[in-house]
Amino acid sequence: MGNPNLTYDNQAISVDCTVFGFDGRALRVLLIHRRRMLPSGEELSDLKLPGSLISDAEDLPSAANRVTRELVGSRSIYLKQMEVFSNPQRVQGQELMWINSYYGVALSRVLTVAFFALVKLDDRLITYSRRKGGEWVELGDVRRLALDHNKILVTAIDYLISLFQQEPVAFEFLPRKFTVKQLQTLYEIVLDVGLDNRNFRKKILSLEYILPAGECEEGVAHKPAQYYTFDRKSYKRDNKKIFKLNFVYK
Amino acid sequence: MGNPNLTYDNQAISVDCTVFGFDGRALRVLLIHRRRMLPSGEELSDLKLPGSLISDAEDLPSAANRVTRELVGSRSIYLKQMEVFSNPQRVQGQELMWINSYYGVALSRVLTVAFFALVKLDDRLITYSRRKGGEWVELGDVRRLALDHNKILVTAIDYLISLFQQEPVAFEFLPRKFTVKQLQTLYEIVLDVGLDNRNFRKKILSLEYILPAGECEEGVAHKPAQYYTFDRKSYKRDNKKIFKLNFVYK
DNA sequence: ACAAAAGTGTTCCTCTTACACCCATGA
DNA sequence: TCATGGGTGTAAGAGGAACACTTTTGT
Repeated sequence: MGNPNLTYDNQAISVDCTVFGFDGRALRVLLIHRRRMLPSGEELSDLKLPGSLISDAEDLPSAANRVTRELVGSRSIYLKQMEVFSNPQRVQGQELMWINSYYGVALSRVLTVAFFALVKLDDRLITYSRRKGGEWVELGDVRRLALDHNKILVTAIDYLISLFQQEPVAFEFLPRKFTVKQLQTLYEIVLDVGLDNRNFRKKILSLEYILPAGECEEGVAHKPAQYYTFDRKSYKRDNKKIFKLNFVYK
Repeated sequence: MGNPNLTYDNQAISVDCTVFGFDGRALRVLLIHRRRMLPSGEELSDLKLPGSLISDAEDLPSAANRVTRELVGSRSIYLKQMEVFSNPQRVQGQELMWINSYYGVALSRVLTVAFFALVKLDDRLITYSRRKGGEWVELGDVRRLALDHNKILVTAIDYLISLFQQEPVAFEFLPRKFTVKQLQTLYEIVLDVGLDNRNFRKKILSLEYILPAGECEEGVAHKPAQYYTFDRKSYKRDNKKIFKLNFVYK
């Protein structure tokens, strides 16, 4: 018999998705407006990460996918689970009341599983998301978010930075054809460093999974850059090959 | 208002902990016996990972800690959250009935958050765990486990291997004072590779956070080995310093 | 012709890898 | 004295870091 001192009532699980995009100059995150009535009758509007309670029939990746697709449409999405935020007090008072009334439930506690997503951001997507109630906000412009979503966002940013150093996810942000310079700028912004362009080119062009697209920029007032593509097929992470004691640094 | 087609009933969250130890020769995982009555009256006993539903008042790390401490006592534990197993069908039929009767609840679904833990295994701990109903089973001897615990175990093994390549967690397995050979054997077993002892020593001894303990083995029938210690203080993961485009290999 | 960004090579240094023998101890 | 595992050095190669100028295009 389980420990009789513990009770297991009224818990629910939600997903909250931090969706990142890159507009060529800065990282942006997808937020939605939340409107709610205070008991005083005053109406408040603030921003939150897209999220939802999970329903009985779906698993977490499906829920995260559903939530993200609603604002992003049928584009390809890179989606990963991060950590679970499970502090029993993470949602309470006004915030808990809002959830209960929004979903028509009577919960005393909500755990949330934070998801992390990357999409290719362009003007069409910005328009599409806005029509669905979403805003693509530059990371530097994000202010106070609803619930504990600032905390989730910070976790996601850390996750993004560490992912960039481990796997070639940069291509999830860029159009199919991209220039070396675009890629370099992206790394510089995400990792907050400056990179030597000669060394960067040398490294990038030595990778067997980055292929010349055989096309160039057109109509630019300078030497036109070549386009490259990322060949996912030839990027197969072979774990034996990667064996290095990487934690060992001078 | 939330989507009225979705329902949110009877969900609960559990934690399941994969606790690893190293006995000097092989990796072992901590399992517990589960006894249950079939409707036929037959009594079955099988093995499972230690786990528990989480109670209303605790967060996930506390629950995982509680579950692990029950079998391991007050030793230091390295504990991390892995992924959530959320397939709505992951527990059903007999297995779901067992959970409902064990905890005295009426759930239609249980999600589980898998945790990963490392402890320093020694004979005292083996005895302690056994008194509490736990068994330290060699990885190679693990057979069919209850619920979806084989799947969780496989995930944990993958996680262990990748963690070993990224962070110096090996010391969580070893006694405070250890020899270079012990460390090398551990890496060879976890990563399933052979390592050249000269190169390994050179690398390990060049690390500023591995310090000679100033003591040697005693009573061994060969040249006695020196002991070293891991200095957690001087291991400070400085992310700026680690900046390498590590995904770029070959 | 000029502004603007693309593209290009070399040197130095560090880290990784491959490889074979002597040493200290207890039995 | 022998069996056992501990401990040691060097050379060649690969990858990373630092560094400045020429090229191509549109205006």
